[in-house]
Amino acid sequence: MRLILAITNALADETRVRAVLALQGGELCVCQLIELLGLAPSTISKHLFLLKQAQLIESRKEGRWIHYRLAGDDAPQAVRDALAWLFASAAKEPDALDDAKRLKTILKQDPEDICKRQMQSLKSCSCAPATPAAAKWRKAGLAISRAR
Amino acid sequence: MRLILAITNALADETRVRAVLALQGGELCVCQLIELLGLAPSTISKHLFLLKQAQLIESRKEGRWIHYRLAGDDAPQAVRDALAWLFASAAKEPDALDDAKRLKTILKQDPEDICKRQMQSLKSCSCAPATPAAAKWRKAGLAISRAR
DNA sequence: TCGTTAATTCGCCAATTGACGAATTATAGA
DNA sequence: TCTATAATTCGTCAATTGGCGAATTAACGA
Repeated sequence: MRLILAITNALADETRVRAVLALQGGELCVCQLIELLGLAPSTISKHLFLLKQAQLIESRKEGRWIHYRLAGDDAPQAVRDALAWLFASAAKEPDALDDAKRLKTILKQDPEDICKRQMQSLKSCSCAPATPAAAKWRKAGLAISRAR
Repeated sequence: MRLILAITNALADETRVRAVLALQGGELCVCQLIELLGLAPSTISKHLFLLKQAQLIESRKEGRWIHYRLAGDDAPQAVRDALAWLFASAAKEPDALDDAKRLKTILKQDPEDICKRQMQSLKSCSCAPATPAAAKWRKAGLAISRAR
């Protein structure tokens, strides 16, 4: 029951649902999620913590950057099925499609630029470099979302 | 997105999850749910309202009694899939098994007796008579839960 | 028609949640 | 080593939620 409620609670918030849907395309760093979701870094961080508690997402640290991705095949069945339910149910949601579109433009930008822009407008920031490791996890993320 | 969040919000509370799981065995009246869940009638009523808003359950009025049952095949795909996810994920939960056991003893009792006991201990109450219509919906409920 | 009663709605309170900024941690680079 | 920075944790606040009892609604039955 603990895990079930952690999952439903985690998915009972629009921002968190949008974050999970955004990760369908592969892993993202916090700064990209901040850019997409338009909330303060500390707020995003807390949301990601809740999603991670529910085992819906995993994270990988690379230097100063933390990359988040969807839970893998090692996740509990309840988690994988919940993600499958969400993706199927949200596939044609206007909000999700809009986010997917905006995410595309975010991914086209140099993460450094996103970082700098956030630095200027706010005062804390994060961004991700396009390292080989990141490319690998992005590919894995794509494979996962395709498999569902 | 509206429906998705209504569903996850509705299922993000232990009492409501227990109520939905209890309805797997067929329809129940509010008084039986009060007995099972051990909360005030007004509280149960509010929970059922939220579940109904999310289209996870439906209700049927029979005289003074209102019988709740799981959503049927006419419910949106997201709803039916969410219920299927919940039933699969909660199948072996100790809390659910315990509730199922206690529900059995509740169902064995004459609803009138449950009603009277609630009347005495509290001062508001509800119960359900074993009418032919109730038996029909109970049967339908069993068919639904078997199909998942 | 008038009580009785199953259930809901309403109003209130304590606890939780989501948001933010400030402070902190950890890592890269000068 | 010292600075800059990506991200988190902490403290605070307003808004929401879950709980209850009281009042209300709707339907049966004397």
